[in-house]
Amino acid sequence: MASEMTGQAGRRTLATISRQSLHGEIVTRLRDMIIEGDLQPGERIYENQLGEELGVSRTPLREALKFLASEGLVELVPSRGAVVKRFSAKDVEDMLIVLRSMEMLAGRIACTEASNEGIAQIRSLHDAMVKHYHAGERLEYYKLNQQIHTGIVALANNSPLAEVHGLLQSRVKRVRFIGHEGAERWAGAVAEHGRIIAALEARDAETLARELDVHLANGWERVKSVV
Amino acid sequence: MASEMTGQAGRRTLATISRQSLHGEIVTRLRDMIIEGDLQPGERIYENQLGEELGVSRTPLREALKFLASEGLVELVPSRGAVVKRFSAKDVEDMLIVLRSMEMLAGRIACTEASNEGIAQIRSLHDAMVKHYHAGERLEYYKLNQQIHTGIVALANNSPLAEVHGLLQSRVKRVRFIGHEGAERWAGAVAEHGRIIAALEARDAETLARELDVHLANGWERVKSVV
DNA sequence: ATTCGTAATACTGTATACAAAATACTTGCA
DNA sequence: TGCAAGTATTTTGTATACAGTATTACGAAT
Repeated sequence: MASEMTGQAGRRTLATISRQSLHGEIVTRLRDMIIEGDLQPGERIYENQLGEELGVSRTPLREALKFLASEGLVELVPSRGAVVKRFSAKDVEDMLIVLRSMEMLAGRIACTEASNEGIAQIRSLHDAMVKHYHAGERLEYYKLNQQIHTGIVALANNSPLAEVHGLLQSRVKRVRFIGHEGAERWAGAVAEHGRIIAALEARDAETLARELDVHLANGWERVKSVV
Repeated sequence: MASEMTGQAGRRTLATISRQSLHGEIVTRLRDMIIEGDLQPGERIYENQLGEELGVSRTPLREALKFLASEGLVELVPSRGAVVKRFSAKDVEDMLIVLRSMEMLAGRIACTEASNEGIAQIRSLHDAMVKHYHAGERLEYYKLNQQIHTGIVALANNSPLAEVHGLLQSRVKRVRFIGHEGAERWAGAVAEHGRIIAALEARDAETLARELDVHLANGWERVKSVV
């Protein structure tokens, strides 16, 4: 009796937020919950429970889980439902290797394909990020950092590349979000970013690729201890 | 009344084939149907019709569609269901650029990571492929060709890389499957493969990467006319 | 006390039913 | 005849119901 109320109320709330279909809403909602650690790695997902929590029935929730399973954020065990996927240190290292390669590729392409406005936008993101660095605002810094990397990939104007890059980035995001580097490493990362932006503005593909290479290799060193 | 029978019969038949869950079956089934052109690009998918055709109800079918949507093989239009995704020439070119980069990366890693047995397996696949080439058996040749490329990626022992590679390969497969090159280009492709295998056996990372580079660049030239 | 077996319970997998949206059709009117 | 509006039908989206499977708890036997 109470469940009907809960369901209706929840449904209304979610529908009001956006025009997307319900399973789409749930996908983004669950993705955030997983990335932010609201759902722990290895944790089993009980459809009834989670559905009631979100105020939706099992049907769209299950559809969302299938979607996330294809993204690799949850694992589907036959007859035993979904669990939040847990990544090993090697998994994360492997992902970062691929991410590094993809960003290098994107950087090279961007040097010839990107518009001046696009590069200028990256520059302004970078400047804002540096300001947050000096202010010691780690969360804001982190968000802009992500945006810059995603933005460089976007400059390559290659949607499959951007898509796949986003896929892997959403997986490591969970790990990186937790990892907070020390002050000296943080400073190093900012310096690397400066050289990256400079190479991009000079449209120097090889230098940009090299700088991205070392930056992302160092990124792995920075995060390794956390995993 | 007939629908019940159909549903039951279909269910039983599929369940007998394998132990996987039904939506998993449907995913692989639909993926094949899309790749083999059984479902045309741009074609709208009517859930009732397709479900009856496969002998399943809408629920697992919809779950399968969500999975394939995340894979990028179908597109989900809100309130209007699923359509088979259609790729532009640029899309395919972009995918091949990424595939090329990933295979080069995989090749480089494989030169240090692969076991001797793994390399020997690729060699035997190659030899079998050459035999099919001389016999003029295009379909068998094509299948082994795919297996070799997938196999080289597998040698890198990097599962995210293999996963992403497979994702993009399944998309271009549809296109490549249609494209049949002329005799002279076919011969060129076989020769390139020979050099690739040789470099792999020599564990010469740079040569292997270079050979994969030209091979896959040529591959795009070969398929371009079709798209 | 431990282990095996059985029953109870809980959860997933699939089908069906109902509601809302979109599409197609028909009828009325200019 | 052409267009428009309203209705009918089809189709998607969501919820619920039912069936099958795994897990757990409890009891009996060694």
